[in-house]
Amino acid sequence: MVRHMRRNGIVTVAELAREVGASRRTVLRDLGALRDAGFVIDSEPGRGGGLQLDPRSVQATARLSVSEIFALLISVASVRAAGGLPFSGLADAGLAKIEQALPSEKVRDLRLFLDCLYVGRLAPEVDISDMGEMDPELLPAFEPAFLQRMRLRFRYRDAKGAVTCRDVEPQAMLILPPLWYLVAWDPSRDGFRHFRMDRISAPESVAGPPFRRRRVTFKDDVQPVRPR
Amino acid sequence: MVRHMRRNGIVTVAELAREVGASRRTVLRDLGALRDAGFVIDSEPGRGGGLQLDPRSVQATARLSVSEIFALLISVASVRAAGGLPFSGLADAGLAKIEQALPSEKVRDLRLFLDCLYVGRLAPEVDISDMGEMDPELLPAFEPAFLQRMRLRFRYRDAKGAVTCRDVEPQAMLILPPLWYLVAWDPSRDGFRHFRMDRISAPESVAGPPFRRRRVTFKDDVQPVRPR
DNA sequence: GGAATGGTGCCAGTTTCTGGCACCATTGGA
DNA sequence: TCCAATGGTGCCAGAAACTGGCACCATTCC
Repeated sequence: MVRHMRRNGIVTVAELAREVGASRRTVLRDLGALRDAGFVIDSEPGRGGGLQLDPRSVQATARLSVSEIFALLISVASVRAAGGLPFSGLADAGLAKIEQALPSEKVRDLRLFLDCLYVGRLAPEVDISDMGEMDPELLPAFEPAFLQRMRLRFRYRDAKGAVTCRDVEPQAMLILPPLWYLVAWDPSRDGFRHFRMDRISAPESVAGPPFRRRRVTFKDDVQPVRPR
Repeated sequence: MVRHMRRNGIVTVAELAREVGASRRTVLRDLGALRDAGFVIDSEPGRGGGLQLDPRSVQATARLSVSEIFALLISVASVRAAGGLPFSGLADAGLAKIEQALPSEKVRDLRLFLDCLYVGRLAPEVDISDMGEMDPELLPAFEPAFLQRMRLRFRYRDAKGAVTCRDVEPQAMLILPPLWYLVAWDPSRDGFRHFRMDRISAPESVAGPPFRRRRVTFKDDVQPVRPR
């Protein structure tokens, strides 16, 4: 809207009206609406006065799908939990606004998933030279596992390259940047196992009654993404 | 809008109209607008039919300030550059939508700043036991430094606790999770210096002509956030 | 004092939205 | 085979919202 600028970003109502092809009255009305919407527009009355938009108040409106919000939320949460200085507070504020715009049941789903997220620091001796890419399109397959507690089946390639088929109960997601792990109860082995996400392929939900949550404990330096 | 649900999330136009207090005609018009806006609403004609919203198409609309978008962008970029598996692709898509909604000059500003961002892995021998918090409200003070190349003045507390006042030319931001560093040319010392962000306080822009960009080189394992 | 500026209240005209109506296509049951 | 229940479209008059002009006020600078 504010395209034509005079000295230093200052513009008059008359110039704006001429530019947008609307009347002075309408421009003033629209300015009021913009101010109501949170834009900070300073005005200086009198000869030589004018309007000036505070650039810090410029806002964008975007329509995001739930999956995209999911991904943003996890990114920000992992940065924050890993000690993400110095802007994570602002990022949190942005996400809070996005959350407010979501239907309440979707917010509950996001919270359920965040409760399963943990972040820590990777031990320096771990070899990540073979780190692979994971197709982000696989994300939807993980949602039922954490939201409806449906068992998850996938193929897993272990450190030696051997590929096995797993059928597990996902309990937590562990982020040790740059690696992500799925922490799950493996009924066939009657114990917890962790799986590097970049070694998982062809994940799919398995029909059946929801499994039960189990208490997962980590070392002291692993923190939940959502503080308890 | 869709609150009252029948079997399995299926609802009829008549029920929606009764609920929202609008006419059947208006509800059908609004459904068309929602479909135009990208919502996937399946419909089944005939007796026993109805409407069903595909939950995957649920989108949120949020108004974010430039600072918040800035912070989200940096968070996602740092996760991706640090090998952020497995959802960074989706997060990128979300940020692209937010970017589209921004005025073009703001997008240019964000890109200028991203060009100064680098990510690597922290050497394991670095002691981070004294890591402090940084006030996210300080972020605006950094924007002129990277966008208009204005010199930055701040107080810095070094590893021994000694506090000095610095007056530097910011050249890059280096993220070594969980630490962030400001990489700057220090004219009074005629050389590059790096400053841990959590040890910076009271940053402020210094008036004057823009300083010139200098070539910053990092070790091989430090990557630019935006690929060259 | 006068001109240039932002700001407000009022009112008629214009535009857009709404709701009712008729009607069509499809589906399942009587 | 027919009928009721469903989504969907076109049309039109009335309602609601928006627009633009006008008068007027307060402030500032020349």
